[in-house]
Amino acid sequence: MATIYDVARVSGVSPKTVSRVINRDGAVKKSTKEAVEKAIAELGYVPSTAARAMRSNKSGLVGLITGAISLSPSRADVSGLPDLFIVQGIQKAMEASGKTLLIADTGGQTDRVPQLIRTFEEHRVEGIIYVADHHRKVSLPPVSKSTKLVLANCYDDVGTPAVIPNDYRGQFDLVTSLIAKGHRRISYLSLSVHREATKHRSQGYRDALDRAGVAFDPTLLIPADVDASDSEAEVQLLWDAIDRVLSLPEPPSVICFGNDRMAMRAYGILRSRGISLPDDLSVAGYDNHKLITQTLYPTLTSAELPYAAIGIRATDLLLGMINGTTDAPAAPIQVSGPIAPGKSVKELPTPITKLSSIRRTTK
Amino acid sequence: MATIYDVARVSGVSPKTVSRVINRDGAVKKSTKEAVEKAIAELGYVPSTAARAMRSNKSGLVGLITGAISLSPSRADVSGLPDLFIVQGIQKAMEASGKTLLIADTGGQTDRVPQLIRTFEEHRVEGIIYVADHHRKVSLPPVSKSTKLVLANCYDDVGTPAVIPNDYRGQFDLVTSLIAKGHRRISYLSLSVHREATKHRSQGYRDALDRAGVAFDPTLLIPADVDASDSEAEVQLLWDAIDRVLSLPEPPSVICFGNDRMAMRAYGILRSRGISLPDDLSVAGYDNHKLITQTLYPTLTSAELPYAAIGIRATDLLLGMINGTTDAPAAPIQVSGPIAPGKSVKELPTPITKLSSIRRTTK
DNA sequence: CATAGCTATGACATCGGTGTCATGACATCG
DNA sequence: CGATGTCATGACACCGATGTCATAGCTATG
Repeated sequence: MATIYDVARVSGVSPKTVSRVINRDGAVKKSTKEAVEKAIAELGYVPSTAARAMRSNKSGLVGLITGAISLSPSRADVSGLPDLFIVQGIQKAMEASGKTLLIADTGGQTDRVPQLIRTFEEHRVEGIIYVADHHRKVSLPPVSKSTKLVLANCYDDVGTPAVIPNDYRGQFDLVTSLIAKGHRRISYLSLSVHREATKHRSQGYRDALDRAGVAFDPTLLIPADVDASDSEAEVQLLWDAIDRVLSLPEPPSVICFGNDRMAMRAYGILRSRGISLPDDLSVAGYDNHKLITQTLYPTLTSAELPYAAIGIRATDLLLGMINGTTDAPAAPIQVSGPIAPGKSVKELPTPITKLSSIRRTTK
Repeated sequence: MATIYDVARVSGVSPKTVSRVINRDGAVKKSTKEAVEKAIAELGYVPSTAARAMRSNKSGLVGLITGAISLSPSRADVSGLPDLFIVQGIQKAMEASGKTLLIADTGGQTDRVPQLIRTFEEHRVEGIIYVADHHRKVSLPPVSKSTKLVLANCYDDVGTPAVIPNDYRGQFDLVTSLIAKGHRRISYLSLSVHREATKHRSQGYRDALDRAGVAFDPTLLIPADVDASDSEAEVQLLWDAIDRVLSLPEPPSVICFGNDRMAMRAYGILRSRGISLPDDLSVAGYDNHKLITQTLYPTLTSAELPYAAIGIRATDLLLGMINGTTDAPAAPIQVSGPIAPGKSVKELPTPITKLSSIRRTTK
């Protein structure tokens, strides 16, 4: 690979002048500049970031730690990769900054994180973003204090800057939109109670009912998800939960599921019970995992988990911290997403008076 | 960030001796070694890869170009991310080599590739892997000849080393497995004929029929996929194709689809026509996109596109070329995957004699 | 006991850029 | 016409690691 000295020799100037041409730094005579550019083109010269980094003590690198790419085998078997959209958002936001992204993957083993951080520090990254696969609390090993750290889709208890989804708001908005379509008996078959998201979403569900003057019925709210990735158990639990709410004296007109994958399973289960969607029953998911929501027939209504936005916010935050233009926020930044409407929710006839009263309360 | 000079000063030795301790290079007295290690721990010293790279002229970096992470918006809307598993395979294989992976994303715009290659060359990557989103022919800008290049899931006409899926074999094995289950009327609603995969898979389909002594019926083979990502048109085309084959005087007992997503759509379409899976009709997909095949109810039989294996093979090939231990292969390396059986294919009763004759021909 | 050979260590140069400072050639101004 | 300023350019040092070579202090060998 050609060096700046090669270019200098070929164009008959000093390396420093070549450097000036490359960086448009200082005054260079037009003829000199052209000669240098010709030599650069001839030699296919590309400046070495390693040498630059050493001189300037700035690597121009940002590290990203994720499990989204090489997942643990058990997860890869069944799950989608929605958290990958966070990585996508980060890529997009990073692009504009001119920095290069180093992506490292935990391979599902969190104990590899210190090793990855070490590698990043060897490369003198200016900052690190840690992406979690779902909204949760984490605990990371310390990084050198000259390296900025931002958490995406997770938070810790030592006040590391973090960007997380607004689960409360998502479920609140989803249920509010169902109410606006005339639904009153709204069941929620949630994720496992051990998920960080579940408590916030459940509260959003209750508050949305509350605001519309609909009484909360605890028999309609059932966690129907297991933590273990045991596909058989998942189906059984879901089947049973659906059975329970549909057997109620006053069954729901719509069921919200903890995520789109549960809803996808429910499509098969409900149809095998002879229930037609959305005529007999409406269904809503969560995540707006588009492969699912848009490919299912009928398309699935879902609350969008704003993964890309989380990635972008996290990147902007990190870049701001690197530049020194942004201070670390005191509390996690919450990002909310829209409701993605599908054809899985039927509009129910509702007295005009009720509708207008809902509109009023929604304002 | 502390340097090797800081460590040398604190431990009272020369930088070179510190270097020796770090690299276990040459003889160092035990007491000296301990003093140096103590200083390293105290200062939190981490060697700089930039400085190392400059001295050794080896960056330890490998570049990866993909569209799998930040997809073009239109694609992200509807598609899964199966090609991401190639990236996963590459990560896994690269890990063991001690090299660091630089991942760059085209963001769906292939015209950004030269820019990405340029960035990689600035970082003096030792090799580059280019990953395509589906099996196809590509044409990449030239890279400096000291940089090795390997194509994954694609190939070109200038003989760049490439690793591609064996589409012929996949469809052949799938159809053969259907025949073994007693099916004789086998329909194939393929991807668009413009896809590289389609011609190979169609041939595999025909050869498998041929081998089993089943006559090829052109009315059973219909391309049912559009190139544009127009969801509405996709559904219509699929609906119509299904309608055509089911209206035949002698309808198929099983339909193979061009990919799992088409099969997923078909589940909804077939059920809305009152057809029960797999009792009335069997269905098979392609890709073994596990989110689909294992979450659908009933689970979907599919030919596995060996994405992870492609990634691993591509990585091994590249690393071999970097080390100089492997020569560039003359023709693309073809990788095949297994058939992933699901519950969407029903076993049909077949005369013993016929079954045994099939077994004979399959050997 | 002299010398070759080994052990443990350091001085110095080098990798490829760039910041600092110096310098020669002109132009401008009083 | 000499002093001053500007423009264009180059010499040199430095960033952090490491390969090469040198060397002081030992030990084994004839």
